[in-house]
Amino acid sequence: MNLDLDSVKTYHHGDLRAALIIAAEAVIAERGLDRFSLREAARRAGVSAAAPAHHFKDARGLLTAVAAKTFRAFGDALETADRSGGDRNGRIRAQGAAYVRFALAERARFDLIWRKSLIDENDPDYAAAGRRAFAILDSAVRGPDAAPPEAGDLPPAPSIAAWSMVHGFARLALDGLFGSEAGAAERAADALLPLVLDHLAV
Amino acid sequence: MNLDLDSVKTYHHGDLRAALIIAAEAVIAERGLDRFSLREAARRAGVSAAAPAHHFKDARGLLTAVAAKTFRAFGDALETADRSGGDRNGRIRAQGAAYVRFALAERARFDLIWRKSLIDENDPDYAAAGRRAFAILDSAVRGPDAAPPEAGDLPPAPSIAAWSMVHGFARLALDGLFGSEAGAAERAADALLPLVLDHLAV
DNA sequence: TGTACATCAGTGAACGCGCGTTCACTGATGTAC
DNA sequence: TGTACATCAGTGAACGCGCGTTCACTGATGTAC
Repeated sequence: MNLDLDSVKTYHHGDLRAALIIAAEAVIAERGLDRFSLREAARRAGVSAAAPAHHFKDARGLLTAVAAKTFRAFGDALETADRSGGDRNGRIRAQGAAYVRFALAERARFDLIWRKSLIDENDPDYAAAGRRAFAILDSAVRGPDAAPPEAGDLPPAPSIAAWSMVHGFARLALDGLFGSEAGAAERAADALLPLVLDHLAV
Repeated sequence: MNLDLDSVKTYHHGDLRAALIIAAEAVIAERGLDRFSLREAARRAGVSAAAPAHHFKDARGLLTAVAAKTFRAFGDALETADRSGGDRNGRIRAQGAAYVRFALAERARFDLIWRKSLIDENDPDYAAAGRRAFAILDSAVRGPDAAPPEAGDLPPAPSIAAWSMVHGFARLALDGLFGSEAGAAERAADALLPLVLDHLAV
């Protein structure tokens, strides 16, 4: 496991799979999701362009792994916020704030988890991490004892309403509705999101 | 103006600018926004790869023109819905439904108007069309006599709440939260959106 | 403990691809006189 | 009305680019005996 920067250069990397995921995250954070390239990720991991093929089927496979990891981190952020929230209303608000904060702090990765054209949405890790994130919000909205939605059922409206509002708010902020200068989205989100959530009735 | 298909092939096109916009719309609708190419749009317009340069600065210029046109059509759809809505609540609901319907019917173009990395967001046509679309929803929510938001002011929370909810719902539907089979998003939207909007308090 | 050998995880070169853009050009159009 | 000529809107070839992936290969590792 040679993940530290001082590690001796050897022919075998140690944990190239994890290193490529980290490199890919850096590439999309710096260049934007649209300008990801597998070669660039390999370059940053200090490895030839052919090396990733030993760990991921193709470029989509690497991005799918990044998306799954991101969805897990996203779920963790919601869960942590949930525990700090207090009563039901407080938990919903805390999760909403965490949702938007994550989106703004991890723009490229947040973009990625929704960009189905770049990932394999049927990947079990990715799909499970997505379901879990939704379940955390759903449980705060409908209570921990509510039956989880069955496949084929209509999803529960109150949870979808809450999810839609924070998701839409995050997207609008990311897409520059509140200004595209540095920090504008964050400042607007801090001031505006609490007021916006006043209009959510669940 | 040789836009009809039977038009005689001449050296000069007639209205290549408009034809390129239509061709670009077809390219993104069929291949997806991520796989747009200027050469392909030129091909579909029946013209050499160098021809677009006489009408658009570059590929981004063409996509910006498509985005501006789309935002105008989007505003038109909101306006039409608004007029059919009846009372204030009805108008907000009608606009919400039109919003989601437009997003689902015009997926690639709807994606485009928010994909700032592909367009010039400072283009005056694009910016004006975006402001107008927001003003239509804002006017239904806050009333036609409300002062338009000043630059520097915080945007009005009730309108942003409504916009966020429908925008988020549309995005989640587009991104497959309700299933990615053909028609799944549309069916879920029809059944679910009215229930979701019951949780909007403005 | 030592050794043969299979397997694993890299390399580096090469492939073909489609792209955006530029260039010198030419055909068509429209205008001044 | 006719003509010279400037301007406009195309062409087609070429440029360089970075990409994803494949290939035969080799160095390193780990395991069976």
